[in-house]
Amino acid sequence: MAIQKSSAPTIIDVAERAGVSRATASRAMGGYGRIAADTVERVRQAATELGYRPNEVARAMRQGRTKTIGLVIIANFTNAFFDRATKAIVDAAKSHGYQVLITNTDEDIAAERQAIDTLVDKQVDGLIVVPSTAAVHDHLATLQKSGKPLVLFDRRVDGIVATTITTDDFSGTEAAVRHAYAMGHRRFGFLVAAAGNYGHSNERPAVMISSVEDRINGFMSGCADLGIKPKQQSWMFCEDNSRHPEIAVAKLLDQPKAPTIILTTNNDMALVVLKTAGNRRLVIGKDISLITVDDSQWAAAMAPGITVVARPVEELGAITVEKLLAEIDSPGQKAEKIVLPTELIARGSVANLVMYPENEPENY
Amino acid sequence: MAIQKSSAPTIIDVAERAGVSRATASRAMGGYGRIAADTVERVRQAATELGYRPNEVARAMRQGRTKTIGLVIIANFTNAFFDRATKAIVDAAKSHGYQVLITNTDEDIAAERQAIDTLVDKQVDGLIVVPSTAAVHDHLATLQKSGKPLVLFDRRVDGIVATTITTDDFSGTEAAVRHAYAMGHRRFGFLVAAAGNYGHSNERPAVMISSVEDRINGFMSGCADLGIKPKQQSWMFCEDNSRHPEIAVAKLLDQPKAPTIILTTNNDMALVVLKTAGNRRLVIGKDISLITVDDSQWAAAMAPGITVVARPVEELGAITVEKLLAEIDSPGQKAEKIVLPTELIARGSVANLVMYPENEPENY
DNA sequence: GAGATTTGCGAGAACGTTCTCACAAATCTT
DNA sequence: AAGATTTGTGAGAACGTTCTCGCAAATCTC
Repeated sequence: MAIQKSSAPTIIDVAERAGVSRATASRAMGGYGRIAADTVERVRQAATELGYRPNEVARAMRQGRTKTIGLVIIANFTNAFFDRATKAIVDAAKSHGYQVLITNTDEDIAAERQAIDTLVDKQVDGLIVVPSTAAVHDHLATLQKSGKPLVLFDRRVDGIVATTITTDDFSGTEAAVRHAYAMGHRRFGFLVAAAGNYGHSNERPAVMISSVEDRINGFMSGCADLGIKPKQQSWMFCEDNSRHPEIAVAKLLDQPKAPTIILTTNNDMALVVLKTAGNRRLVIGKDISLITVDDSQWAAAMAPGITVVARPVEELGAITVEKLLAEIDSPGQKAEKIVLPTELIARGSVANLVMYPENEPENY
Repeated sequence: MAIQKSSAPTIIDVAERAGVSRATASRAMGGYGRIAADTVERVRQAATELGYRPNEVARAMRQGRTKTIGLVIIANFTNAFFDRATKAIVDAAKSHGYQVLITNTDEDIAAERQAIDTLVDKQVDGLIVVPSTAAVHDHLATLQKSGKPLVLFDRRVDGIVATTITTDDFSGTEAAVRHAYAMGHRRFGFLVAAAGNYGHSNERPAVMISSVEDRINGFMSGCADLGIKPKQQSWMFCEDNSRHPEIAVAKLLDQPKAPTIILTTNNDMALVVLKTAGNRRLVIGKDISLITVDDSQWAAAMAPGITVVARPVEELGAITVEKLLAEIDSPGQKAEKIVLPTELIARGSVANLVMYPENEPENY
């Protein structure tokens, strides 16, 4: 009568059943080293009979690699960008035989530090980090010094020399301004997401996330090129996930010469504009226009559709994983700054004002 | 001159520096067993100086637990429900000191099998699975037989005795029907997501996911109670992530006596209704009404807001993790079927037709 | 057919931790 | 003060795998 093994079979059980040594069994399963073809067959047979599955923890311990990468990302409700990115990264990793350990930081630097520590403790082979701020990066420097491969996603951090994958938000936002201008808009509202306990204000915060920085610069560049003067621009910086965006939108709309179009730097902000417009019975694409960064299914499905600056999320994720794995496989890759193009997708949320001469710049 | 250690310090390095044995150093760091207070102090000091961090892989190997749970989930673009659930689960796990390995199945049973195998190989302490189908479950049975804790999320699987956390979609959908009826609607379109290569049809597929099954039953129960006859109902089953939903919606709307309201079983379908309505210049909440299952930020922000059956995603995630950890900590828990309540959130997407007598059931 | 090479396999160490056990020193008991 | 107990520590095994090394048998070389 066979003795009931309580726990899962190990390579030793397989070896015994096949009548070979541990080493040989391991070779047979791993398909490496010198080994006779019929021995492989015998061992594989025994493994199947026992339902043997290699213990990846033990393997990781011996080999010093876990085939796991860590993802430190922010995940909030509405901003589907990071959700889509997460999926893209998980899928890309899987296709290369890697699994992903995910940690949310909710844009909190303390949580980010802790997440990195935890992932390093778990011996991930490398990390993909969406840095929650550009201002603090000693923990990233420490991480790099330890030799752990690191790739930054979506946001640059000056002072950290690491491969960084971002999108061309400068050009994207600039294109948005040009499009609005071409549609006859001359008074621009600009609603900028600012992380942290910022509240809302038309004063620019000292430190901004690089992607937002790029959008700001793109906006300014577009305005400068087209001769849109400061008095034609109303800026509002505010933290998302609070009531501040609603107040900020109200302030934008309640000005004597309210903007005809609002540009928002993310979906959270765009939804607030939508909501406020709805409450005031303002029709999007008619009474008030809107362009936002990041495409989404709802932006495409709504009537009218929302004009957006779309970013290639899936490619972004795939390239990020590729670059990280390259560094894992052969450390010492040179740090690259990869910038993927953005695309303006014009839908119906921008009213066509070209027939209304009172909007001409002469009036300013 | 100190010799430069290339790799991270181990407990042995700490022990040497503190002048104690490996065992003592481990006790000091782990805070267990008999150990003198000043020894603890000395070891901790040495550990800090060296920047020692315990290798969780080695610890996992020795202790037979990884403090990691596996999540096998479907993740598609629009249906934010699972994205939110993922975040909820990750956060809940973290608060209990667990990390989460995530794998997407994209509703594919082969991918699901493979994902489970991979996670088990990685020695996760337990799994949370969103089963992609109720029809196949031998792999889940095998998993359970191996003794690995398993909790099912959002979908029941008959034939598998495991703790299952779902929502009361029956009551939710029934409430949606009642609400629509109260608003004067008498012709109902029902757009049901069906996974797999189903195409679109008004014939009910043989096997459905339990949550969708519940929604169907809730719809039928509501109709039966209110005396809504079959000829007042137009059903459409179709697979999402394809063009079929668009065709299905078109068929619903192109009937001689088109429904005044469409109920959809998920956000994907709702967005298709939105899109089709927009293309046809039908105004939501006026020319055509809509209720969908699952709330979202965009459903709340749109004008008009979309009336939804909301589900408590965060609680769902938290309870799921709790139940799984309970089973991990003390195996042999009895399998529970936990059903959390849903809530109908009435917004503006359901037109008030009570003034229009031609919609009375007498006309059918 | 004798030496050189190749082939196949096993013994044992190693990865970094924790845990069991044993034992000496310190403290308590009466 | 002698025995009993408690306290603190270290030696060594164990987790399951892979990898290095050595050795015997088989095969090749001329």
